[in-house]
Amino acid sequence: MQLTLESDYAIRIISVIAEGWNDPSESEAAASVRMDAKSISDISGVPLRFSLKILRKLVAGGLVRSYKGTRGGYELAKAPNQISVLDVVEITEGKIHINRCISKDFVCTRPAEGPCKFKKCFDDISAEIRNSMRNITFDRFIE
Amino acid sequence: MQLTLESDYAIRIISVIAEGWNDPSESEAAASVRMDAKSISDISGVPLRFSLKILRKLVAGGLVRSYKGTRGGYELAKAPNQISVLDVVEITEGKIHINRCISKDFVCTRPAEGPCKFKKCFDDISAEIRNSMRNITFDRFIE
DNA sequence: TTTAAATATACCATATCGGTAGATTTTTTG
DNA sequence: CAAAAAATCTACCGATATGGTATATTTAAA
Repeated sequence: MQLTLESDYAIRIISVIAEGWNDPSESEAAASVRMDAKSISDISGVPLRFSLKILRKLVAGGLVRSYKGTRGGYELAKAPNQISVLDVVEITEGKIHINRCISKDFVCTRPAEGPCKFKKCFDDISAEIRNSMRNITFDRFIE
Repeated sequence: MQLTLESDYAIRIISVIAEGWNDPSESEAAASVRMDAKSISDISGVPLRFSLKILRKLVAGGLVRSYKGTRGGYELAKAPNQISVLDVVEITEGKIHINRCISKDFVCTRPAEGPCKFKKCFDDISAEIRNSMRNITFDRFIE
């Protein structure tokens, strides 16, 4: 019942990129400062190579935009207040469900027939966890 | 972010033993029917050898009482409504805290000085999860 | 005294996790 | 156009935790 270290890293990474966010003013559009992976790694403390791997997931998940080539790098694809801890965790780990019953390819060994009597409770708890995480957005970590 | 299969098993096991529970009446004291590991394993679908291992943890955790020798076996040490899913999970997995910062021997690689800015959120979520699980007691699974 | 149970301890195989490496593609810039 | 700097793709690797098993021992009832 722990987040993986990868999720932990992903949260740090989003948080680091979010530091460069400027809210839109009347004169200018909203903008995320572009950062390259090396800087992200240095500031977050996540090993460079592993950062790159995680960043790819975050790009695929639609939280981050990437740009190749010289002057390339990463930007947030959304405002920090539109990105939740849940978004990040589920991109790295898949959808949260505390129990295995739900997982694909899981064969329950309970010999009893009929639906598992624990399933509903587990589902409820999973939903509560997801709600808690959905309420935490990255604007609150900007310093 | 999943319970281990061991926790899942432990929940089943407690539930199986709880089936034999009789609430105290005026004439009789409360009583849990004594069951041997083989029966528990058969009914729960948890491999015998692994059941024994889990049962030892549950005994050590104070949820179950064991008796050696012929006619030995296992009983609940408390009424089902006094045993929560949280109790069982924390006996098998240790205290729930979703993030590693708190774990013994974890060295955070965040280069920033000062307390981790994510810690409080994680602590809050962990507390919510624990509350959810504490509210689910085994009386509700008795059929 | 025999038998049926739990206990202690130790071991093992596999999957997942955390992390790394090399070759390739894309883009900017000189 | 060429070179450099960035991301991407694919693949691999080692350690650890997890799920599971085996053996020998202890305890208690019949």
